[in-house]
Amino acid sequence: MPELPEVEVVRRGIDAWATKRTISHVDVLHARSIRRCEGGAAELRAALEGDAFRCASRRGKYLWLPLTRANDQALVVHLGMSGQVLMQPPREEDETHLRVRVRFADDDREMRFVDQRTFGGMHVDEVIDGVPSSITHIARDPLDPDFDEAATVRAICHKDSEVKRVLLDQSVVSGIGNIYADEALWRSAINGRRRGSALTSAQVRMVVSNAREVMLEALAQGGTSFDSLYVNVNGESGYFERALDAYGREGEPCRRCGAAIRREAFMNRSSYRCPRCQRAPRGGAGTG
DNA sequence: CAAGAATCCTGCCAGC
DNA sequence: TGCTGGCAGGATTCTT
Repeated sequence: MPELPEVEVVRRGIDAWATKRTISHVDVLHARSIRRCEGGAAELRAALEGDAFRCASRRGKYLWLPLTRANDQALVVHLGMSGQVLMQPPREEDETHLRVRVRFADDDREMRFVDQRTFGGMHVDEVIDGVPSSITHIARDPLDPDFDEAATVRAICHKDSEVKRVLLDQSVVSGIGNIYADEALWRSAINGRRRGSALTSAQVRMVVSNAREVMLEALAQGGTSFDSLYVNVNGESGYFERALDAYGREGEPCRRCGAAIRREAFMNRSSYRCPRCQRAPRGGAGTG
């Protein structure tokens, strides 16, 4: 569920609450939430305790918190499907799915990683040229000041793959998930099953531009939320759901032409589109 | 090498 | 009532 806007909301919360405080203690309550650390929880604890987070950075759906003393190390966090980062008063009761707790010396608030489905996780990693080495394969996202839109459009146009699949490929462009991919395609009146190589560069440019726009609008609303699963660091939900034009609107009228929005299976998940505005490619071959 | 499928995980809900 | 199957889906790993 958390895509770029939701992760950015969380990043801002962490940046405001969890930086420049000495880390006093780290509790790992679920081993699966620690990824890519050979030494597991012990390694994570050793790296963090006594140090402090300098700031909170983000690329796509990945967050990382560079350390102050160990200048080239950072805590990398991915929320996965159901991850939350909450800044809680220490006396607050543990959440059912609390996985990692980071306590600070001032004991004002503690940082809690809560994750129902454990698709998310964290690890400590070396930062090289400003990015953790484990996420160098993640492309820049459309909100990155150095995002190269022209290069991204060229890359998508050269893909012999359905354009929605390409939008979800974080090595091509990052931050876009199932919700914002459907929204960007609806705004562009393009069917996600059409192949990147079958679209004009103007069409692809429109899709990329719309993805950026819809994510900026969602960010301004505090993100999208369907239930209590996605919340900011204070446990509050965003308001963008009501602004969605396609995602989750099966059977409801298209806001552009009135046709009933259709839900289809795609890549083991659901896609929503307008059957009139976003016509299917001929024969599913994607050449139309 | 690229594209696409399988996999991980738990809670919830419809249907029987 | 209680079980089962389907669904939610991001990123990695495996297969074609």
